[in-house]
Amino acid sequence: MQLDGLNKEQKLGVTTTEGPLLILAGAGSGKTRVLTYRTAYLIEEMGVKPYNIMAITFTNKAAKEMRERIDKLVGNEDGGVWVSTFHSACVRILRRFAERIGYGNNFTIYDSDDSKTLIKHILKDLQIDSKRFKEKMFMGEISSAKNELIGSLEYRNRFSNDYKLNVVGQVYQEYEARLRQNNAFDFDDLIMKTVELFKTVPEVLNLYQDRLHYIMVDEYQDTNNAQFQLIRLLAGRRQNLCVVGDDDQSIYKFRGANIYNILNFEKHFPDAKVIKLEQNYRSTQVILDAANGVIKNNVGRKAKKLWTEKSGGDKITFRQFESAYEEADYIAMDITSKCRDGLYSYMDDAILYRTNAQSRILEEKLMHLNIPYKIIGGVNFYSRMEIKDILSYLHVIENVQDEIAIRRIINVPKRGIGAASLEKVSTFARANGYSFYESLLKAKDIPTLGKAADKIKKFTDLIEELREDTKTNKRIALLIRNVYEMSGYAEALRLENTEESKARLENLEELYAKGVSYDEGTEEPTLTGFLEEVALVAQIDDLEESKDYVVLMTLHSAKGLEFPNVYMAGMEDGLFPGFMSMMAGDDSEDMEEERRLCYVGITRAKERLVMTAAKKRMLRGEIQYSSASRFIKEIPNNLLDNNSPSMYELGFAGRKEDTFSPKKPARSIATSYGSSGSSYQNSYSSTSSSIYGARKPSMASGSYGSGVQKKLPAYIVGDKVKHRKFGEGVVSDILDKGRDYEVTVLFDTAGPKKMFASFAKLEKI
DNA sequence: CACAGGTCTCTTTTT
DNA sequence: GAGACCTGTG
Repeated sequence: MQLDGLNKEQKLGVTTTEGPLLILAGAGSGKTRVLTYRTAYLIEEMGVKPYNIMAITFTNKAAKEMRERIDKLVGNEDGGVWVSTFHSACVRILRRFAERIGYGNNFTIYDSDDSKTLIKHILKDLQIDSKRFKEKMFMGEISSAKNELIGSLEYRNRFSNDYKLNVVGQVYQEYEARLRQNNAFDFDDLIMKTVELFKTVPEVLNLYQDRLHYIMVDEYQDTNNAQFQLIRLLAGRRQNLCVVGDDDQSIYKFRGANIYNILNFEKHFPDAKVIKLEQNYRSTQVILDAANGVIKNNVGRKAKKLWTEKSGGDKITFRQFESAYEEADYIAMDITSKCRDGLYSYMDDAILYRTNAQSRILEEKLMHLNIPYKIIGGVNFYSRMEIKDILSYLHVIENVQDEIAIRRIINVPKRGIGAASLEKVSTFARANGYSFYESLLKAKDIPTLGKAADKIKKFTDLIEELREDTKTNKRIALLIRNVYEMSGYAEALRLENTEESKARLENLEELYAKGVSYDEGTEEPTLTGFLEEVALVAQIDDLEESKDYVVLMTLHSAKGLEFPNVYMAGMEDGLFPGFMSMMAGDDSEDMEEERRLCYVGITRAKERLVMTAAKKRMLRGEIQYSSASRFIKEIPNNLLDNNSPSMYELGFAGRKEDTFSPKKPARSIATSYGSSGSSYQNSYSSTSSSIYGARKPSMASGSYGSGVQKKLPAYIVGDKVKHRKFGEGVVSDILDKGRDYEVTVLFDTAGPKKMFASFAKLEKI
């Protein structure tokens, strides 16, 4: 087999097949390459059957990529290598064997919304004041316990003398009981219950140990204890376990990841060999030096230093702005000018930030400049209200024990079944030992219900009919449509007839479309399979790298990706590193994790890295003032280009004047304006403030937006257009007002409105 | 029981 | 600034 394209260490990683192996793979050092070649090597040179190999990743996207690359090398024969995420692998195992630990094989997977709802119900029933103890606290505690494989009974025993944890224990125990009643697993259960299954039913474990001779784990630094135990069990006596990771990229502590899994790998597996991949094939020397400069401030790490043959490179741009608006404006304009000059395409650019909330302003600016973009994260498609509603119907159809799903939809659309009636059903169920759904079926036997019994009957009839339907109809798309049509859900939205309800209807159609593509792309479509896929998608999974758009996402989501031109926005103390980690202290573990996150961000960049900060930004409805991030100061100064850029440099020559010369500067700070001539100053070392300080953000955004060359609208008089707020209307006039076009629209419902073209975001329809 | 309108509370990050 | 939650009214 040809291994010529690999360096010495990579080759070693490929050919060291027996026994435990830790590959410490720095950012961009070609670890996926090693893993795929290693798999091919096992098959072609060692004669291992693909069936006996497993590769585990964290996201479907990573799994899919690896699968494709393996298939390219060795083809996809006899079932092929088992490439899967932790969660899907466990679901697959549990679907086969859940009955062995007292669950039905048709179990539902609860997302965190569902868990939260369940906790809410429990707090109410146990009469725990949810003001004093927050649901989030319970969720966090229970999740950590599960990640540590601590069951509810053990938890209660262990923490019985602490008042708060004692309450948590009670809730945990009840939570477990109800998950079981509902035949549901939460995310953490998927791993924990699989481990439990392996431990309590040895023959199941044997089955998998016999099959899986070689196991590989990607992103090992992000594994939690439950995952560690799972892997250890699977690796069994053979111990042909190859883990790949980078302790410097461990950024999921909040989710239970235990960095000591990778730091102590050699202790856990005494015969382990260690290979370091330190040659970076991604970034320029400048970028790597910056990354090294930052990460070397962490103490708890394995010594390593990335190097590259790509010496030199563009300096890293750092700019601090007066406000988040100006920051966003700069980034958007920079992208425009770079793309216009042909240096980069949109798909080469990524904007990374610490918190999802930062995306909004950036999005606005990109929209204004007509830059195609895609935001990863934020509100998941599948967690939108209408989508969750329809999915809840599907969950009930699949598993009638799912009380959370039933309660969610029993009165959606409105059927006149209120909280009081549900309480009566619930009481009846408890008194007679029925499940919630069984009680609904027996509603007419509940004397206190009165007229509500008929309404409930209609609901159960609907569910029964839909369940009947699934026996003959195997097409998910059709089932989805049946659900929203037969339930009256779509009809209710059509009657509402608002912008919002229309958007929701569109989302239903999108869900239908997802059903269609599932039906088409799956050999044997099942409701179970569809719901599973939906439950386990990650935000990053729907990034399409071949499409020409700028990607916006959190630093967390960006791990594993690379882009020629990267923007890191919001480089401010208090935001990044976050407030909490600053409180925890300079050398706290929290701060080290933030620093690793910064390292991850920097190392995403191949050629060009731009870091920006704002002195002032809105945070939770309050104006927050911050100074530049300490991480900026950790980058060696000679790598930074922090000269004051002019509008000239940005390629907007000639627009400078009308952008930054307001007619009437705000009184109180009038003296400071004009001192710099540009608000794109680098204030890292400067103290001058701009006139924008005293203006309302909305004004500011309106005013410097005009620095953008005005564009002829994409519509003409007489066209039908759509506005986000006002709905649809007809363009009755377009006037050239110098800086922008003023458009008059006669809206169907809102009446005539005048607006500036570049802000109105009118869409031709 | 449904809905409108007012009040309160906010961390990150996500499989 | 947004979303969850509560409360009063019809």
